[in-house]
This record gives sequence, C-alpha cells and structure tokens, in this order.
Amino acid sequence: MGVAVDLAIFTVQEARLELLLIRMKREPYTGQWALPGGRIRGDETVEQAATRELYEKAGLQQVYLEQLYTFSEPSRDPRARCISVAHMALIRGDAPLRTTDKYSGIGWFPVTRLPPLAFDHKAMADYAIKRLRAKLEWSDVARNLLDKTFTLGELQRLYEAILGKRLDARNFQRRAVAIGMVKDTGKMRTGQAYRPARLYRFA
Amino acid sequence: MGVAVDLAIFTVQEARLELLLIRMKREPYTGQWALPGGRIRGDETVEQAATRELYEKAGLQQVYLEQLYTFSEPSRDPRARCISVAHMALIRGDAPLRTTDKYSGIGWFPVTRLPPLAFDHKAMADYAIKRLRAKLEWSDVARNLLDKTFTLGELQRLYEAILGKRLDARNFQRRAVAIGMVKDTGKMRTGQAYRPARLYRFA
DNA sequence: GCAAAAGTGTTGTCGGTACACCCATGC
DNA sequence: GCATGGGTGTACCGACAACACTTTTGC
Repeated sequence: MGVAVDLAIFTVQEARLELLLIRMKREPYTGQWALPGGRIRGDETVEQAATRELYEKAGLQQVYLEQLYTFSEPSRDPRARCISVAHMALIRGDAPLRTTDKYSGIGWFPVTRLPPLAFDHKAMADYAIKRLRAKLEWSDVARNLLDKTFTLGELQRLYEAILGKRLDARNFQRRAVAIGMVKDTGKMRTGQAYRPARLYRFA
Repeated sequence: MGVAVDLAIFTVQEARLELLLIRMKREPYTGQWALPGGRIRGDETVEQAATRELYEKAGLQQVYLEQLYTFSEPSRDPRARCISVAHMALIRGDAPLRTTDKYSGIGWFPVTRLPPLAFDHKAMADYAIKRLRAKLEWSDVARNLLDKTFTLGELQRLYEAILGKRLDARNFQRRAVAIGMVKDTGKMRTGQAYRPARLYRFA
C-alpha cells in the first residue's frame, strides 16, 4: 500500500493568508491544482518526507512543519490505493520559490479564493486552515511567518489576515506583551510615514 | 510499505483512568505488553480498520473513536517497515471484553502504572492521555465513558480520574449546568446512602 | 443526632472587550 | 495643522476560584 505526504504551505502576503498550490501534469488530474506532495521512501519518517518534498518541489528549507491528519479513503487516489499524511508548513512572505518540471505550474492562492483541488485536497486544506487558526489563538506559531523583529502593527495585520477578522489594535498590543509572547527590542521602525513603532521579537 | 492502526482504549473504573493492553505472542516482543492493533486492509480507511480491530480483538462495538497521530519512524517495527496510525477509543466501565487467541493476555492497567510497552507504544499512550485530558476541558467526550444518565458527583469523579486532580464540587456542578453540557432529567438516584442526587444526561 | 454527599450563595480576581484619549511623525 | 498609525488609561462584564452555608438522606 502506498504512503504519501501532502503539504498545506501557508504564507501571509499583503494582508492575505495564501496557500501554495501546484498544477498537475499527470493523469487523472492533468491541469488541476493540488497540494504539493509525494510518496515517502523506505528510510524516512513522514515528517522527513514532507521536509524533502518541501525542498525538492519548492526549494524551501528550514521551515516550520507540523503533521496534521492521515487521509485514507480507499478511493481517494483513482490510480492506486494510497493513504496520505497531511502536513502544514509556514513560511515567511518573502521566501523565493523554486519551480520544478514535475508540475506544469506553481502559485500562491488566497485561501478565500481557492480553485477546485484534486484528490481530497480540499478537505486537507480546510483542515489545515482550521488548525492554523486554532493554534494562533494559544501559541506563537505566528513567529514562523514573520521576520526576527516586527512591529505590533505588523503582527496584528498577520493575525487579522489569518483569522479573517479585524482586531482592536489597543487590546491586541497590550495582550501580546502581557502574555509574554513578544518582547520589546528597544529599537524602532523608522523610514515610514507617521509615528515610528517599536520593534519587537518573539520571547 | 505496511500500514497499521494501534488503539489506546480507555475506560474509567473505580475512579481510575485505565488503558487496555494486550500481551504479545509473536517475536520480537513475545510476552511484552502493547496496544492492540493490526494491519489495515485494501478496502478500508484507517478508522474502519481501527473499528474492526476493536471488534475482532476485544469484542467491542459502537465505541467512540478518534484518529490521533501517525507514527512513522523507519525502525519502529523491527520486523518490517510499517507506519502506524494511532487512535483513541473510549468505552464505558462495565463493557465486557472478549479475549482472542491472537494474544497471550489482555487486561486493564491504570495509566499511572503502565508496564513497559512494545514498539513506540509508550509514546502513543502518552500522546493519547494528553489528548484525552485536553479534550475533556472543552468538549463533552466524557459522554462516551458514562451511562445515559448520571449524577453530577459521578461526572465529577470521572473528571478527577482522568485529570488526576481534585476539583471543587460546588464550582464543578454549577459550571457543568451553566455551559449547557448536561441537562437535568427530573429523576433522582435512589437506593444509596445520604442525600439522593439528581440524575442528569448530556445535552 | 450525626456523618456524608448534594446543592446554593457570595465574594474577589483575572482576562477580555469597548472605547476615550494622547503621542509622534510625514506631508 | 492635520491625517494616520502607535500607544496608554479606564471602565465594564463574564468566567472562574475560594469558601461559608443549607439540604437531605441513611444509619
């Protein structure tokens, strides 16, 4: 029985949460968009396979990776029986993508406007978005989507993009500091309009 | 590559959270305790395989089942490469167990005193306990461990057994009703010492 | 009456929300 | 000066912990 990994790779760009999709070359989903992924090898864990796919197919390294759920409907892959372990990855908005000739296309899509997806990848994407949103509320996963230092305004816009709703800036800032998630670096963000903001880093 | 399911089957008996373990007949873990489980077949999902194992190996039916995590270390099974999807199951304390000649023994163990476990089953058991405790705090999974009706005292003792700590009865009762988790049935628990308690059911 | 469990009332604290207000900069 | 985002102060509300107290039964 085949075992594969599939990846929901997220980034935040221009205040939008986006998902990385590839366009398939091979039958039976030629031309369709799907999550990147592939078979696991005999000597690696599913996490290692996911890390490898991330590098081989998109040129990404050193990214946050988390196992999500195993999808195992016998009919999920029309070609052959193959279960797939879905993962979530988070990368900074400016990371450059490498393309591969394995796919006929690769691109970022806002999660609010995803095209139809191959296999059961719609369910995987939905699951990943749900998990990311939940995790944002009680953890500091957001650190994997931002630079080392950032302003509270930047952090807030990241949260708003992922959660898909507006937050109160005053309460957001106080809370971020109060729960010890971020620490003041003592530096300021200059060179922009309006009052300069303090730069923070994750604690 | 082999794909298996393993099951962390919980029950609460005499105010203790207990885990169902089987004793292995075959090499290389002959005589060792382990979580029940087995290979999945070509025409079933991992959840269906877990349900089937639950019935075949322990005679259990209609139980709460939840997929947890996929364990995939290449060396996790010394016999052959085989990944395993860990699941959690919850059953009522009085459920009768069927034995099978596939194992040389089967029994309940308090989670505080587990014997050494075969494969990576210790990690699976730890993961399952953690998940069960977390889920107890915000969901009504407890319903799968109790009868249709129960007193708030019984529900509290269940919570205390799983969480491994004492709770304030007065706050516990008020909260259970306030958040709408349980509803008063209007009936009372009679035939026991002391003041009779109201019987509740899950909402 | 007494022990034990069931159940109610009250109070304080803490986290979160709402929102008025001040600050510092570019233009 | 004024627009704009950065940042502080404060008041209110609901959840929850702590704990005093009453109720109802078996013995």
